[in-house]
Amino acid sequence: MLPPEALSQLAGPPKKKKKPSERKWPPLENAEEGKVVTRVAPEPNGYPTLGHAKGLLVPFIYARLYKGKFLLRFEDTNPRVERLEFYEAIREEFATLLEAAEKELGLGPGKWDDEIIESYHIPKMYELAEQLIRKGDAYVCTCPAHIVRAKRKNGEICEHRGHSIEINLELWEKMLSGEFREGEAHLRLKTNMRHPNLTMRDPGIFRIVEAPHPIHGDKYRVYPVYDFSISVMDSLTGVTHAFRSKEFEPHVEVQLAILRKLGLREYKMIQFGRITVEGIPLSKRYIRPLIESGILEGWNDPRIPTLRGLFRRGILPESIVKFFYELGPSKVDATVNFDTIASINRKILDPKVPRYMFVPDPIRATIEGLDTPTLAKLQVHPEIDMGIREIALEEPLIYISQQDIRGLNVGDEIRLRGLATVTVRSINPDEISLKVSEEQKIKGVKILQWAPLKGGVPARLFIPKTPYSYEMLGGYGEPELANLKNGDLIQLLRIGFARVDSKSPLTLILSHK
RNA sequence: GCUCCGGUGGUGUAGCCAGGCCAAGCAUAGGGGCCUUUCGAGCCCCAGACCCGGGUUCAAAUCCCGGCCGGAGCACCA
Repeated sequence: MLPPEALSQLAGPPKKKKKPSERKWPPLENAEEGKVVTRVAPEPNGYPTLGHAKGLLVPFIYARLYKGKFLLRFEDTNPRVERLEFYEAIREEFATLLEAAEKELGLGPGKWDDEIIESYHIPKMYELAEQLIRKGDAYVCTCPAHIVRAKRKNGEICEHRGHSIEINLELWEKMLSGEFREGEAHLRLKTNMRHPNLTMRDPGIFRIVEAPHPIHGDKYRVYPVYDFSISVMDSLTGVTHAFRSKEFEPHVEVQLAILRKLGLREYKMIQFGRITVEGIPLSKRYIRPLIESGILEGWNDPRIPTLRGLFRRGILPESIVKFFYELGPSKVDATVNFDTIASINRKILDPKVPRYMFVPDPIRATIEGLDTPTLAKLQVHPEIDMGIREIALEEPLIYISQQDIRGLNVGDEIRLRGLATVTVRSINPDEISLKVSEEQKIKGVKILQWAPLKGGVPARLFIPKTPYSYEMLGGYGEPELANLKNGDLIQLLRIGFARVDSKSPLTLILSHK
């Protein structure tokens, strides 16, 4: 929870400097309480990843810190890569995260105040385009791409730049009516072809895309370019502080130029650094081929940092929220280790989830001297009262893990959790023989988990490694595992936290240690 | 190459705008210890950083200049 005085720390210029650790997020420039409007503007071209989570949470947190408004806007002006299912995936994932943010940060309503779909505003953008043409601030260029690129680089002007307003209007009409094919014409803003910032040299603002739009089908063939749509939409929807990752830095100038030429309200544009998770690819560019080639199961594969992949792995939405809250809005590119996220997740999970025993790589063990039938009683949670679970043992036969007997010698003593302290009598390739020790209360003995031979639940544990690899451990769990439901989060004693991914056969995914 | 942005312990950050209370806070990873026949968890302790060089100042992580290093952009994608 953020302390209630957090806002006052941010809002006003505090006369006294606060202790650094208390002063969390840096204040927003020109921000007035109640008047801040921020937005997240995703393109519906894939499943959201951890990178999107930052793009969502940074503006959301600022909007709430200043008791302002927060908008979700779909930036859907490149129909070639956008699909309906992605709009929905983004809504779902973002809603989940914001709900968690409300609980975790206590800053206010955990949802967006308004949703805007940019493509519905294309007619308005056509109007503005025409306005620019009429003022002589934009012209239709029919140079092929490579020529534009070359001229832009050399700071040369092309012949289309000098066309009259009438000719430009006529060509613009032709663009709209379909007389040009994709790539044959585009509308460019007239700025300065010798501007030191290359992106400022007569940037393209509208182009033809001959692909059906996921919402509008073939209704439009001319689409605004990012710089145009984003600046116009931000301005028109009242955004006061627009965040984006820092690769857009050189575009600030272009966008301001567009707004000025249109006479639209300007606003603060703020960049933040991108994040990478130690070696795990975040970009769709990189993930997509892995999915298409079948190496990954899909966009929800627990090995990749898509939000649904992380959720499936057992990373809680509130952990992601907390993680980004602690990370802050820094402009530096951050390489975070998964350990940090795991550590946050563990702290949230630890007091909540039940403990169970799971025996990977099982080997049979007989226990001499154990009175059966017997009932082993174990607490579901070591500190929090979550009740008792009982494991019935009809015969003195159990499974223990081969991993645990490595390094054990005959005569060693071990404790079977909740059952008995035993001495190793013999170790054979397919069976180990144990005997109940005379002295039961011995300090410093290794405590192992076990499962009854009869009634043990076959299960497997999926351990995510890299996007290319994983480990699958087969074994037996205690009988209670049979009662778990899909999505349940548990801790496997001495192994780690895990989430139930599917039943029959019971498959668990290891979240982390 | 050009334009822009940034550099605080191993990693990620706070502090920089408004210089002093910073021999620099937090988290994570690392080392050590404690607890326990209910956690490879938890708790306690330790170690570890202001890129370099000048300047301004009584005082610089903070302001200025130069250098070095890193990132981003240079599309009719966002």
